[in-house]
Amino acid sequence: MADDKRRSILHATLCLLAERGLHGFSMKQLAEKAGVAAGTIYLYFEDKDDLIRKLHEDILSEVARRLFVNYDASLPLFEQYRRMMENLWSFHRDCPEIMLSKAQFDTMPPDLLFGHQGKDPQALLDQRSTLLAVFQPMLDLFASGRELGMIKPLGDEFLCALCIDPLCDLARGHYLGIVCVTNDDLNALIAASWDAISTHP
Amino acid sequence: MADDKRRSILHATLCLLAERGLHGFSMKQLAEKAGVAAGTIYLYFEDKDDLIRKLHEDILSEVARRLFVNYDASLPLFEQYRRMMENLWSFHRDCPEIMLSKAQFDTMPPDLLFGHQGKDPQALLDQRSTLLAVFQPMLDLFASGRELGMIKPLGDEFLCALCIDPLCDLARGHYLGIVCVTNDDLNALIAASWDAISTHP
DNA sequence: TTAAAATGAACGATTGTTCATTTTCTCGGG
DNA sequence: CCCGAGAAAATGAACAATCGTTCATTTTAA
Repeated sequence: MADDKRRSILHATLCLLAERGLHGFSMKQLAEKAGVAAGTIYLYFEDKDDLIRKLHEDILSEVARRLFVNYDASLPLFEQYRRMMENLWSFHRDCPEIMLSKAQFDTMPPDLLFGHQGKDPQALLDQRSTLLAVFQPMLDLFASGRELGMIKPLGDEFLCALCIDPLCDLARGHYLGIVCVTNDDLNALIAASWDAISTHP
Repeated sequence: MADDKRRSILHATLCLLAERGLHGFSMKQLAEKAGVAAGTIYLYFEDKDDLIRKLHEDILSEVARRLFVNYDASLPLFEQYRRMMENLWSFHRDCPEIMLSKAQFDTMPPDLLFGHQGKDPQALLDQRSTLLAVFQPMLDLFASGRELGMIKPLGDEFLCALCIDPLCDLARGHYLGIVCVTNDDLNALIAASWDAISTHP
């Protein structure tokens, strides 16, 4: 099967990225880890940059899929929020390679992620907004929360930063053995980040 | 002067790291940007890894220095907190290269940052705690806040993640033109992250 | 038998690093 | 004050290794 090989290359890319980092990543090592010849990679991807970019898109849609797996817009807002955060946590537990790779993507100079030929800043914003579109249910949650006066009148980027960043950071720390996060800790963390984005009676 | 050259190499490393990322960073380019010959770098640093590591230490102590520039333990806790967050923000505004590089350090596989020879996990923890020691005033703030019942009984890593990560992330977004953060936004952000870490009456 | 998929040796470019050579600095005696 | 000998600092051509990529060839599938 053709798509199998494509996926195994992407998966090997993910693992190599997580353990060696974006530097220290080479096509030769990738070929070996994926169990294919060096030339085979170029049957499925234009070049190294294209491969990295495709993996990034793959990761984003996978994160979104897992974030909203039990999404129910009719639930109370905090319950919706709690579910998303728990999904994000268990996703990080299940797929640490994705988490480690995604963190590298998020902090790399942006002209390396998007086609670095286009200096047009508007194109960068467009590309970013389409990438962000997969997180629509969370943006919907924010929007209705603001309308109800339950969530602070801050922009989506602010709210995302306040609730997603800390959890991702601690998930990475937990995986690396730097900090231990118990179930109670996780609940307290979710409550704390809810305090950050919600208004108070 | 000898130390001048060392510093100019470190500074060029910082700039190159911020604009090209850790991959796409080469000693040849560094030599050109620093205005020295390739061999000169090896008079001041063992090798590439040593150079990167030294820059990381440099960055951390510089961040700490700026964070606590107007530190006053006698001030009310929130005022202390507000000052630190504002310092962090203005530091990011003044030195975007440091911010961009630090984010890459924070998300890279840890065995690349520390000497990758020692697989000993205890050594990793030790090294991390000494690196974290430069942030002692912030840890002190947390400790006294917890004692007074003003700050949630969470570990230092949790509190740091809740207040520092969002601000750094948004500072990066602001610098890259992805999101605009006004003065009012900054105040709201500081208040929101304080809500995350503080207890409520 | 033909077409499609996969291979891996080979390519030129670039990598991190070295070291014989050159330049710059230091300083005591004429 | 100048000189030049000796030390220290800086150089950049050259090294082996590895990089990303190609393509003539072989293997697999239809």
